[in-house]
Amino acid sequence: MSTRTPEAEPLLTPAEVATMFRVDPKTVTRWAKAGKLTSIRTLGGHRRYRETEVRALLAGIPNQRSE
Amino acid sequence: MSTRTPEAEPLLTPAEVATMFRVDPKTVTRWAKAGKLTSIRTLGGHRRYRETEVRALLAGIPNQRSE
DNA sequence: TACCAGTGGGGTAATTAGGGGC
DNA sequence: AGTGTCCTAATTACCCCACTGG
Repeated sequence: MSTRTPEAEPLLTPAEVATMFRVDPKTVTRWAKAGKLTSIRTLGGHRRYRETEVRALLAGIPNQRSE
Repeated sequence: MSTRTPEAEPLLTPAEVATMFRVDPKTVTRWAKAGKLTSIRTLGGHRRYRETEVRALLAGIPNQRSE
């Protein structure tokens, strides 16, 4: 087995996102609730975040907000 | 094209499903035990999962379980 | 037959969700 | 309005060893 890679996009755990932003994991959860961050849920209810989105936000790309 | 393809449904290994959800393979096993995920067993007892179901779950479609 | 990464099974520690209050 | 902290319950991660898949 080797060429079996079912298109999986890289995801991050709440703790990883929190570390990258230097905030509390709870704050990341609030961002997700507020719709500022896309969240994907595990079957147990835990959140996972898109790495590409997080890095784009970290890079200074504003969150489509012009006012 | 192939002339004879015996109802081959794409299946995923626990490790593949775990990668897609960014969880531990053991966690996928717990989902199967809890009935949150359809599991197909090999003759040796190892689990395999339906790729279509996994993708649907990742996309946010709730599990269609009776009620 | 043997090899070996992956898996199943248990147990136990670490994260996370959620609400509440500062 | 936004963040950090405290709390409990639920979920997940990491540890072991034995067996399966190819």
